[in-house]
Amino acid sequence: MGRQPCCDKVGLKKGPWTAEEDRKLVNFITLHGHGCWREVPKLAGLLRCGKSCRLRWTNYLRPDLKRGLLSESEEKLIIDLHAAIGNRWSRIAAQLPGRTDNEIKNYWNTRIKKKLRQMGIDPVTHKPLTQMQMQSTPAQTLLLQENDTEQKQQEQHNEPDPDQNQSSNGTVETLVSRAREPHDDIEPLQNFNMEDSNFNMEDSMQLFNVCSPTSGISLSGRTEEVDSDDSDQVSKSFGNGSSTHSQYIGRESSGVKAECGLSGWDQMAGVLGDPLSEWNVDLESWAAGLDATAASASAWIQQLPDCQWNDFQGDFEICSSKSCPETLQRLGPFLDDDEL
DNA sequence: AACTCAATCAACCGCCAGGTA
DNA sequence: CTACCTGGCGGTTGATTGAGT
Repeated sequence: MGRQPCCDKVGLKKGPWTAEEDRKLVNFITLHGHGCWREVPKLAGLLRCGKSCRLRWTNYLRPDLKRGLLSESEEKLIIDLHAAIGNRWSRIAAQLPGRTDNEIKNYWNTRIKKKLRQMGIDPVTHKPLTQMQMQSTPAQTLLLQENDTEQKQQEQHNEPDPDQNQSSNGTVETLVSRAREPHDDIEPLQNFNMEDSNFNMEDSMQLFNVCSPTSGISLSGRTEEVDSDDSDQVSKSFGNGSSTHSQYIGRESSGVKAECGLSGWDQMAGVLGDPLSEWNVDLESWAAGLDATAASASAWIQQLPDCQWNDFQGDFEICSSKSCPETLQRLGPFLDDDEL
């Protein structure tokens, strides 16, 4: 027989946490810290085991958690790290500020795995699936074929976005397009009130597409706000299909806090100077609403020679030419070598 | 409107490693 | 060295939600 479960004591509650339980736990840890987890439920007045309290705090109540969809850069980082170290979710989570191992594990199992298979990549070995098919048993081959059928059916259901840019690996563009679809009908935020705790993610997510269909310059980015009970966040990211630079700004009810959970991609290219610095000085606008962000982005784009900013009801596109040296120089940090 | 099915993700379970008496 | 305790980890489950019919 294995070890007895830690929650087998009569009277200890299991299952989903109530708002009241959350409040008790948050209040206690805020005031006293968690110390010994076994003592936490007793001292906080909770009928839970310490382990349950620890998981609830770690995976859901911690104030430094990010919420919402993972960004393109985060997803790419997860894929890269998984290829390097496998299912070591806590190690992977350590590289993604504000994300939990549980969240990443779920995201991997429900989305990335599927997506890699659709791209013909085995999510376990990160090698092309055709190789696996050649090496697999008849039963495994049958399974893979069934997966292919499912993929085709899914692809038929997912109508491609006509505006979608094709890139060599498609990672960022695909993600941006996916994120766009459910939000095409979103009205731009008007009179956004930072103190208003009722704003929601659906109402506040908008995207930026920065691309040039004729020149080959392809930039994409998005901004999103994520609502949670205790903290709100604004994040922004820009990518060129192979690397993405992201930054988020944590916001508390008391005001704006530039928390900046940065992934390694930012530092890699050192792009926090120009042009993002011009956005950084506008943190208040970022946090106050995406209209301001859009205006800021629009202003920056339009000051570039030979650039045009097009507004498509919340989604944006920039048309530019590769023939202008200054534009190339300023967009350079976001471009692959072969695009320059 | 009712039903089915798939997707999502919070929560649980059992195991392991490290620390300590 | 051993036993025990605790925190952490990865795999899995099951309730909920949304899409499709």
